[in-house]
Amino acid sequence: MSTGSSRESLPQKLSQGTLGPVDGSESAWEEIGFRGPQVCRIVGISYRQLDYWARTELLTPSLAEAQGSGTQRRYSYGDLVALKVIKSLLDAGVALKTARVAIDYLRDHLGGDLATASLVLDGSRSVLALTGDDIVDLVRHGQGVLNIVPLGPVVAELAASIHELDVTVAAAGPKATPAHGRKATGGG
Amino acid sequence: MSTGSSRESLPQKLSQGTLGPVDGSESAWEEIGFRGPQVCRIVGISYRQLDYWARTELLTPSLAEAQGSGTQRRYSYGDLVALKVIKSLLDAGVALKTARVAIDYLRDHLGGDLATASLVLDGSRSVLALTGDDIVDLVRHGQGVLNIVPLGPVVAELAASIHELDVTVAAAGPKATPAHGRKATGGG
DNA sequence: CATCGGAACGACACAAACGTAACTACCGGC
DNA sequence: GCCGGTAGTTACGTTTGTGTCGTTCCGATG
Repeated sequence: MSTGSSRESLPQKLSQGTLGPVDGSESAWEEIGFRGPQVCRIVGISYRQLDYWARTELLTPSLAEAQGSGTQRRYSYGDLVALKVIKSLLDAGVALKTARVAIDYLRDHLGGDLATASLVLDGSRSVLALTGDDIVDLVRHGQGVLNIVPLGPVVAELAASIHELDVTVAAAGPKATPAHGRKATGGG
Repeated sequence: MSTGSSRESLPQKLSQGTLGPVDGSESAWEEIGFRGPQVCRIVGISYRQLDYWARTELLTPSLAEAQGSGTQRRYSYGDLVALKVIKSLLDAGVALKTARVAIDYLRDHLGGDLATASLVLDGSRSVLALTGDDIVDLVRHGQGVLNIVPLGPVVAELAASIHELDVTVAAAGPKATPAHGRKATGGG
């Protein structure tokens, strides 16, 4: 991945992120974070959506808020997970307003192995089901509508998109993401 | 339930409705149908919603469309089930646009015992799961977001609301629902 | 026929969500 | 300092869904 220039290389150091154990899919972006346009590409949403969600405080960039035109928001890997969940819910026809409830919950409860977990919304509450049996219980005992978001595919797709970004950055060389590279050297 | 006046009594004859076997919860309203305002009360929605849904063809009255101001829409028991499903989805934060997909499917697939069935939406498809095991299978093998609507509570709540309407009509006597009563005698 | 209550109809307002596009500011290279 | 690229910012438009309210029509009743 590294092209040899320490200034342009992507950090390989793995660290504790905001969302619990590092499962290998975050690579080293966790320290630098992701810029707005990168996030849009990785998650598969429009810049307008990302901007609106930040402004209405659905999901604000946890590493750095923008300081005006020309500056950059920086999002963490955990932010990306949450954004991907929002996207999934929207794709499934769930209203943004409801996604807000889900994300409020997710913010406080992510910390385990996401690959086997599912976020379950049952109208007014959200629950993080950690195993398939947990879900079955919820389904069997539920009396109202359930929205079930498997997180395995979420993190898998994120890993793939981030890997693709890694590859793109490495292939493009030192000047591919000047804004990104310079921030890293800016003492971030 | 009958107050003795054949003109004002509610028909007790059970018949095949538009939604399969009569399960005892429809009473005899199936033949007469339900007027707009009654539907709103039974299902728990605003008249504006019902009107909009009829006008935008989400759910039109299957027994009779309105013929102008002052005339009446008449909805069947099956219409009520579908409306209740829509309401449940909306309450769960699912967008009306998505509910439209679900109702398109439901229109063609209702015919069994609803009390143990669930409607499952998985993004682009809808499935009617007839047993708890069906649902478990869908959940275990699903890769995207699932919306699960148990139909048991839907028909149970409908039965209760319709029973309440029956009681109200019977208690109020012959002039409680003139519009309704006269329709029955009008040869409907 | 006149009156009245009830139901549908039409018009407008508003909020939410997001697309489009122009504007502004920052940052880094030269 | 100048310039270009990039990202954020602002403004406006569109669509959808629903609330509010006035209008029109129908049918029953006196």
